[in-house]
Amino acid sequence: MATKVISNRKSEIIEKATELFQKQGYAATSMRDLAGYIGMEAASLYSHIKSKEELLQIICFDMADKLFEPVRNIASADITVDEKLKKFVASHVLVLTSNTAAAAVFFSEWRHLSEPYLADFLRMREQYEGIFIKVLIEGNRQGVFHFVDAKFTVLALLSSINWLPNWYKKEGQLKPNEIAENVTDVFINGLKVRH
Amino acid sequence: MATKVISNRKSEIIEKATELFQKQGYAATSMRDLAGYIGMEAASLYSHIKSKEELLQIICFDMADKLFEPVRNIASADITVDEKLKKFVASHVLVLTSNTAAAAVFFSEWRHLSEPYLADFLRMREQYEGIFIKVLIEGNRQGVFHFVDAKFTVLALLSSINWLPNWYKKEGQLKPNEIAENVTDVFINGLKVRH
DNA sequence: TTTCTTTCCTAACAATCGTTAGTTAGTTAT
DNA sequence: ATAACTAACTAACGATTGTTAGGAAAGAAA
Repeated sequence: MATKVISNRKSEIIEKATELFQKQGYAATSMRDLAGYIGMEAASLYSHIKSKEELLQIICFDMADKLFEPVRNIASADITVDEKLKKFVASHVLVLTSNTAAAAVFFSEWRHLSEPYLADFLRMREQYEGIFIKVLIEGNRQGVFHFVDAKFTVLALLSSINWLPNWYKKEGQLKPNEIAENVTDVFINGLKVRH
Repeated sequence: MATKVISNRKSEIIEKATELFQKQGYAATSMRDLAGYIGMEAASLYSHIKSKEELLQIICFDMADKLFEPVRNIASADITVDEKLKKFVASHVLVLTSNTAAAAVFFSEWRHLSEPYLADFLRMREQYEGIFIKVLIEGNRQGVFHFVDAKFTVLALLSSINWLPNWYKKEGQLKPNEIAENVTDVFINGLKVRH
């Protein structure tokens, strides 16, 4: 198989790095911070990883994969456009809430990736948004959705969800599927009460 | 007067710092980066500022003031709740688009503030959200708005706008008031076409 | 003219940065 | 038992970090 096996110790390092990168930011987190947080010396980290940036790469692209796969499947499913949109949102919310630290790093630290990773990342993000845009435009064509600018609307939708990792708590009262329902309800039905 | 006069040179330093903090992040921007970008030596910056963090403090709290003032006025105006919400959004969008670099720094670099500035910042942000929440709850009481969780809805609304500094271009086709209209339209009326 | 202020400079400071080298102890495979 | 591998260590590397000290040049104020 082509997938790389990641040892337990490496997984732990990635996990702890994710926490610190979220709390302090990538640039403001030193390898000594990370090592101390795990309980080892900074130099020892290099028995498991190639560089500090490798950690960021793994976090970002792993999250990208997790977001992408279900959305691709939904996009090719034979369901109505508003069902598609609902499933998109539900999938997006589910992935973000299942690992909020990694999601937060994914959304706010990607710019510290060096080339060619940065370009790859941006291309993937554009593709992801493109899948949403396509469904919105199709919905508009069918007379189901109305909006002014599809790209603008998708950005508004996604960014309202993408803030989620910054406040979502697993112990909170809102469960992932409830959050997804609330988001889709607001975006599809709006705030105004119909009479 | 109590307001501090900021010299032209200092203003320029703040402006350039804002640009770099947005592009590279606060922690990843060195004083030598900033000085070089302006055309001087790093040590010379300290003739104008006290520290690197002072730059971040000025950027963040200046933006906070600009966001706060109009919203306070709107909140105390004698208009309907949906008019209030529309004006909130319009004001918020206008401030963000008038200085996207500062807005971007405001939203993503505030965590590098040290105490007591960090606590002040978070308190102000909570107050700001509180103003929005109050209007939503009042709208719900009047039977004008419907939603599940007021705080959740406000966070969704604000964060969909707060992503704006990352893509808005002054030369783009969408003008600030059009953006505000689109946002309020989506949030108030929803995407679904009514039959 | 002298003094003060502003704005920049060079040089340097201690601290911290990511990372490498070389080594050691413990475990696993042959 | 020997060899190989794993995971950690100490020590140190050159580079970069934010910042300070002290001074030079220029103009304004006295």
